[in-house]
Amino acid sequence: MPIDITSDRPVFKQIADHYRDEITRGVLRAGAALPSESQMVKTFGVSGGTVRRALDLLRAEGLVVTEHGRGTRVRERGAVVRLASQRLTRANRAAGLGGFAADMRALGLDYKQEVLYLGNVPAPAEVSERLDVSAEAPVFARRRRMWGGGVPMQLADSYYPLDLVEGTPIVEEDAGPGGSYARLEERGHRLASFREELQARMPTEDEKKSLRLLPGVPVVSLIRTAIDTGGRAVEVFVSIVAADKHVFQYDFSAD
Amino acid sequence: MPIDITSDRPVFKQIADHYRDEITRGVLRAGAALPSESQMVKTFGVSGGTVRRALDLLRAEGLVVTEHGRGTRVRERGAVVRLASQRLTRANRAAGLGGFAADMRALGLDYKQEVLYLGNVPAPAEVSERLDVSAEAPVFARRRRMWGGGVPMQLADSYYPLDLVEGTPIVEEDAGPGGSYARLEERGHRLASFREELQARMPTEDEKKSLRLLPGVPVVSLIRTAIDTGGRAVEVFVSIVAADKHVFQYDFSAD
DNA sequence: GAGTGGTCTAGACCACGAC
DNA sequence: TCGTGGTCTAGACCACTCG
Repeated sequence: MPIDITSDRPVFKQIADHYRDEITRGVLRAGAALPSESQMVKTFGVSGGTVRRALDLLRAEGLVVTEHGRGTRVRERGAVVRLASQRLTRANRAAGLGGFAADMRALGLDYKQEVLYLGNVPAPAEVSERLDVSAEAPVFARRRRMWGGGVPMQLADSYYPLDLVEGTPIVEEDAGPGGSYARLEERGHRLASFREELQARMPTEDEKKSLRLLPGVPVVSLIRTAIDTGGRAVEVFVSIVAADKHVFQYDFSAD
Repeated sequence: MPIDITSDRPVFKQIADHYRDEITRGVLRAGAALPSESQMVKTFGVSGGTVRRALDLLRAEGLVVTEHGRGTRVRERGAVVRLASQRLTRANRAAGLGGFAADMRALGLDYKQEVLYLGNVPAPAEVSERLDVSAEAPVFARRRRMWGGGVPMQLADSYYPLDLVEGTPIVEEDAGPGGSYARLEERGHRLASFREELQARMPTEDEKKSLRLLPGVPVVSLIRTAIDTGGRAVEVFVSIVAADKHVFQYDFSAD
């Protein structure tokens, strides 16, 4: 309500500050409705466009969500899946399900895997750099979208050297029990280690649509390289993860 | 230039699409100037407000940066620091510098640590949950802002149980060679393992200012818990990292 | 139909940067 | 000084939700 017109802080930012403050202080709790835009126009004595810009800010920060015709509410935070590095240990892999399915089941969420593409593709740069192939060389790709609790959680693309997957169920819709890692080990490529590389950024338009991301939600690009006991990279896994639904956890030795 | 007025896609989004496309296709490279707003008004035949909203979108996506009086340019990506879990192994710690300083030096960036606060504070929830203390119990806090290459890279807060730091240089500005981990080990708390938990989100206003983040840049909240050989949590490290300047890397066994 | 958000205009005035 | 972006207004019209 103050809105200091003499301040050099723009009015729309002051309005955003006001509600940001109420949200972080807990005056407005998750799910609570903000006043309507026309109401704000009256209370603050500004034009509609100015109110709108204030709300644009709060949306971009991920603090509120707006539904056309219904109003603006404080964003509710959903369940967060914890992706621990232990999910990939041999013991857990032997339990049967792939890492993702196990995580979902642990949270009591129903799980679905949607295959988007299966086939050879020229290796993208981030793949050829890690897999032992030359740039643009053909590799086998498994592209899928992973669902948990009825919402898309991540886009997951796996890439394999051709010679490792030919004639295995990895090239099929269902890679079989234990997933593709089990198939690779059966073929004599015992896994020795993983490297995971993470970077957060804002999503592209396509990612936003495909993962049904709200405004103000970043993604984490996770690239996992699986190395066998011979030191060969046998899979590069590239995934785009909805940041508001995941925490990553790594435990490692201090020695 | 098309701008399909009959389309149900809003004009400002179509304009954003147009430039997003040119940027991702490489027609507009990093550092290249976009036309001025008034120029866009002419080319697209729309009002200034509409052009402005299109640019707001691109800024929020982190694709362009605008400087008042100078124009709008395609965002240039700076150097990215790779934070590998190996930076915390005993061998690397023994090398002398704390993890952050070593990372910066490896990139040839000058390094600075700015102490923001030193003293006891009531333990925040994320700290008391991990350190073995009750909620709000006093703990010793070291809050600092880490700089690399002349820009702020991360906000780093370390929290310690009081009995572990009393009378040690950890409570001083300079924690001494090898940093606070070396001091803890000298005191008989040999480090056994670390747990790191990462989550990405959009920054708060304060974080945005303090880290000088451009619009459309997320942060990664990294919480590291250091465990000694007795299984006791001896430090909780809470940091806010500028996502556009960092990649996180973890290597771990498949067994 | 009443109320809500979503888009767009035309124009005013201010603030910053470079020549 | 000129061109650039930054803020704000007043009002029009459209689209969605709910009773």
